[in-house]
Amino acid sequence: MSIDLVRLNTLQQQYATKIIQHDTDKTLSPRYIAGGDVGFEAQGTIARAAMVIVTWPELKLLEYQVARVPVTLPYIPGYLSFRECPALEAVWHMLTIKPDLLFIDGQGIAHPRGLGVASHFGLFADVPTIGVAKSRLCGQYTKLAPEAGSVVDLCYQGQVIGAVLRSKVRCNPLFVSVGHKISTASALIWTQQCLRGYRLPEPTRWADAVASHRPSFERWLAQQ
DNA sequence: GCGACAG
DNA sequence: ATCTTGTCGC
Repeated sequence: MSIDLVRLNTLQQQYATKIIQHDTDKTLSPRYIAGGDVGFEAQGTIARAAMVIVTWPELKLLEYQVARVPVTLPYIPGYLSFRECPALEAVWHMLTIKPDLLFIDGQGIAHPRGLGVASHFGLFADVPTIGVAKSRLCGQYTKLAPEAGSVVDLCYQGQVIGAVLRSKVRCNPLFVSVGHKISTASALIWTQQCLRGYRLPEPTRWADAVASHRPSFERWLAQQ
């Protein structure tokens, strides 16, 4: 069976028109913020999605869920969301608490057709969503200052599609972009407000800790 | 044709 | 993403 990339491409263009790139909630003051991350197991045949709920502004871990779903598509740059969304949708349904803001590991609109995983899933969840990727998919940006907090625009075809943020000194920058129902400015501000001394914002960092059984998560489990 | 290419 | 120990640097 071959993969119909032409059809997926068409779907992306269709979904991209539905992405809201402004603040739906002008005065967003979330009670709960979620973080989502996807990993793979069993030789890449199973997608494992982890999602956490943290409180704002404490950013304390409140809930976590993990879902395992059979993989249906290989990794193809530009089509990541079709590979990871099924697992993300599965964990989403398992959540007891629904967030007011969501962080997804990967690009939002900083994608060739404006539909990275964060935007694709944000459309499904219908919640303000921010995409935070650890590397670039597309777009150009100028040299970033070495200090933590330095930021530059991520541009693509004459448009600002996101921000490149050095969240921590001596670390590669983060690529922040609009997922859904939020503006580029707010996506950057909320990402900065969720930083607590590490390269990744807390929601994403916790999701990764849960998915990878990091010692920080094991310690949290022990004192529950 | 050649290089780039989220996770 | 994942396979994986130690190791260099702050």
